[in-house]
Amino acid sequence: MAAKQHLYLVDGSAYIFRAYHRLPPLTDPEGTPVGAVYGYTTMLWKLADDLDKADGPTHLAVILDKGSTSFRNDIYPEYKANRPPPPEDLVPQFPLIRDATRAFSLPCIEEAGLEADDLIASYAREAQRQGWDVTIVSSDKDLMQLVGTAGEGGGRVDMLDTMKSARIGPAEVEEKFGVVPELVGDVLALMGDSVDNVPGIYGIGPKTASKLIAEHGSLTAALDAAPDMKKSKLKERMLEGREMAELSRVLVQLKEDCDLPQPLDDFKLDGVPPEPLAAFLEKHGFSSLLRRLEAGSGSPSRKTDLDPAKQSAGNTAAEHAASRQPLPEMPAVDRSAYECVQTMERLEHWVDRARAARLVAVDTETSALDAMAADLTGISLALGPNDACYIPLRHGGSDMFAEKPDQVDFAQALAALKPLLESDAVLKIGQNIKYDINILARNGIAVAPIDDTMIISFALDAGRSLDGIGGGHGMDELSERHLGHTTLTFKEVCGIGKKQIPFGEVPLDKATEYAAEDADVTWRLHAHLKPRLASEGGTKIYERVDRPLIPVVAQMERHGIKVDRARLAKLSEEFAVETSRLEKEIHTVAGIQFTVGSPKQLGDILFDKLGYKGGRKGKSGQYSTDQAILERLSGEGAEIADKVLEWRQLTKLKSTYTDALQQAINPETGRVHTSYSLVGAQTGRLSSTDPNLQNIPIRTEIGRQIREAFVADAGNVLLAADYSQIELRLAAHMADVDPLREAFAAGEDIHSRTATEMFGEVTRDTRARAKTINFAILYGISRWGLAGRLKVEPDEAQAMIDTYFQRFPGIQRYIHETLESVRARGYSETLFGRKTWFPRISSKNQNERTGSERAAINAPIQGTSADIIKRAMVRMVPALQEAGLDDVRMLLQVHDELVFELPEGDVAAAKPVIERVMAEAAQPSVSLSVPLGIDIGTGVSWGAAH
DNA sequence: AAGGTCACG
DNA sequence: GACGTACGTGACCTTG
Repeated sequence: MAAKQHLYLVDGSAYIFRAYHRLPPLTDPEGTPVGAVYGYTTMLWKLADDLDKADGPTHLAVILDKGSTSFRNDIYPEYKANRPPPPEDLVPQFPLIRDATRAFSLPCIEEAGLEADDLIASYAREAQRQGWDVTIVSSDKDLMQLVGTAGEGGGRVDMLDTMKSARIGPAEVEEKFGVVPELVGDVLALMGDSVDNVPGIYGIGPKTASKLIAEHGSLTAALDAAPDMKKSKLKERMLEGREMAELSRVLVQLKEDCDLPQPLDDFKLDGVPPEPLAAFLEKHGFSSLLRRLEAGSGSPSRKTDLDPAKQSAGNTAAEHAASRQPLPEMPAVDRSAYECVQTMERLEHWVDRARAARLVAVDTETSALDAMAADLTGISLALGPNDACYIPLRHGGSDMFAEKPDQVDFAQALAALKPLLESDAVLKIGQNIKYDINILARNGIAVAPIDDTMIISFALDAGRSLDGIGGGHGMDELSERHLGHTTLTFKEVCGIGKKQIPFGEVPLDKATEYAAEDADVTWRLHAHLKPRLASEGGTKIYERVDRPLIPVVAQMERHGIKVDRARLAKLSEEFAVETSRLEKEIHTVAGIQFTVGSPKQLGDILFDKLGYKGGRKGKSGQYSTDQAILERLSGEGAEIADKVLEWRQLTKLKSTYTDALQQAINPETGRVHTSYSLVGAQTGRLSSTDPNLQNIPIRTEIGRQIREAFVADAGNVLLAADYSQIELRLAAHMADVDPLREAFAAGEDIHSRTATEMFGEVTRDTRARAKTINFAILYGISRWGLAGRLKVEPDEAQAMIDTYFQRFPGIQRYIHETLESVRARGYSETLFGRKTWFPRISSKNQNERTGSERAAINAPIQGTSADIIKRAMVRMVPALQEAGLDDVRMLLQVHDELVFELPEGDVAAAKPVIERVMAEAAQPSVSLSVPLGIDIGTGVSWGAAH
């Protein structure tokens, strides 16, 4: 029996608009804008690649709109009349869409007087009649009417949103519209569509429309029921709007019986002839796609085995970079060229060559991810493209008696490598080299000087993610994006889950391919990215801030911090007792046993069983039971809400802190070693993981007890130094807010001063409001957000915002100028020149756009604060050393706070040094017009130091 | 793996 | 009138 036929209908016109808005503005060698075409090309590539895969296409056609009017305009002249003309640099791309389609040897269908939607509907129905399955590649909500199975023996119709990689079936349609696909047209007719200018009924949006149709079963029934509805605005509008709704129903109806310009069988997909495609890719400078096609490994044909998602992911951005700066000529990665170094003679040969080259990429392989617990398994080096080796050191598994592969003696090898890795004359390049620094430091080697491709990437491209098209800084992603090369992954080499084996058990030939490739790719990335620093203005932040920070943070991680295990265990026990008591009480009040930790079950019990009022929320249709909701219920006298809140607090503290921190104690050092990410936050802040030591409780009394468990070693104390109100100070400086500057200069309480300016007097209430408003400003304000926080009406919140802007006009100017600049250049900048990119700042999608705007307002402030504390950290090490304070150890950074451990006798000498380094950290690069205030405390525990 | 929740600055 | 409404993170739990 022949396999089931599966027709893919690509809504080309809709796709290109979306691609245009979500991809960077590329131009081809002739200067023609081609960003949207590029996106379209990668999508076709991916689809063609799926040929013969489960659910992949056997037949495929692209459907396009022709002209801007259709038969619908005869019915309703206003139809689509309010559409703005397409952007200037999109217009020349329309004809290229046809070229691209032809280059893939795919049929391209369009008919005057018909919209693409109608042709799609007609083809879909015809295919369905023949028993074929159909996938419509689009996310247009009008087309959702077609989803489902029709008639007996009829094929299935679903949709595919390639940008989100999401399949849309009947369930998804029903979720979106609250009705079965057949009734979607009725819902659309009621709610209208502002984009297509379908009127609908004024005052009825998606929610109301979906509710009415679900209730009455059809548009006609809903309209007929209107006269019997109880008197309301809605009733009036339904009565008045009947005609408009009926007209809208006709407009949204898809024409399913168009004459088919070409028979279905013409759409048979049968591989893609490479020549026309190559010509097209070449003409428009899509060089990495061209290379891939020529390599034959990823061509859009039935024979490829590449992961298509990954493929298109890497390419878009690769092309982006390539279009600006041609790649240095490098041969393709050839893993067979790598050497496995198994004798001291060969090792010495590599060391000599590396010294001569003065630049070597280094990568370590280990037994685990935790740099403080892992054993060194081997080291790889690279001196140029394909010029790489792997030096296995501890391969052969855990069985002491099993035969081990030939490898050099561990101690001898390290002794040979140490002078190279420590030599001032040789630059060591790593991808996340902090990890290798820590591993090697634990083996007696102090790696320096260094470069780090991950950190370079971050300095250049922070925030520059392209919609699921990875914007990260991991090696596999960078390799795809900048080199067009897919690396072997750790999973492929070591397996996954239970079957995973330690790297030391990987056979040497495979291990060499993987490990040496990592060094090779790192070398290539360095060659590619390092020159961009100078040309794109990233040198200063990289060389003066982030790179010197690497060894400093590495040292902090190795220090770790002591925690009092017994104290944590005692807290765990207390929390356990309280939790189980509360759980019983909650069950009693609820009258049923249930999982308190399940928001789903809790929501059903609170709002259905116990009948408290409160709405459904979110896509999942689940009740929200978060803190704000529970506090509201508690205010209404719901005793169970209080108990749940307390239960949540205790289980959170127990599982995340008191239990987990005990687990995190390193058996060798007896301390807890976090890992900081220098690329974790788009703004330039650090982040902390495994465990996260940047979110240890402090705001509540009960949580604060956990800080008491972070202690100093015997004879030592902990010293906590934090910047006071640094972000507000920076805002005052950057936005030229004189009253705030004066207040800071005079050492006034800043929130009180704000309260005076805004409300004329300082009371507990006005100060609290002023504080909220101050923070709101830093985060990008909206009247609704502020209203929610202050529990006032949006109008009143707006009035406060107006007052704030009036009293502090610099703030409004700062917001305006920041946004203008980000819209014009694509990125924001800190006072020290750190860039953060905002690719969605001009998105058509309001949520994306306003979200980006708020983040863009905040980024220069949060990022400058991050720069300042980073500069302080870099200077702290030599400053303490100069003062002869060799026993003072910097342990933790928590965004605006540094934690040190030091002998009690050093406190008096260390305090002024730490204070001065932190307070002067902006100078001399930047002269702030406000002082930076530092608060310092000491104690036997972190809690006591505050 | 995703969503909900909550800990921090 | 409809959307969802403060910036930046990471960890843990339940559920599908």
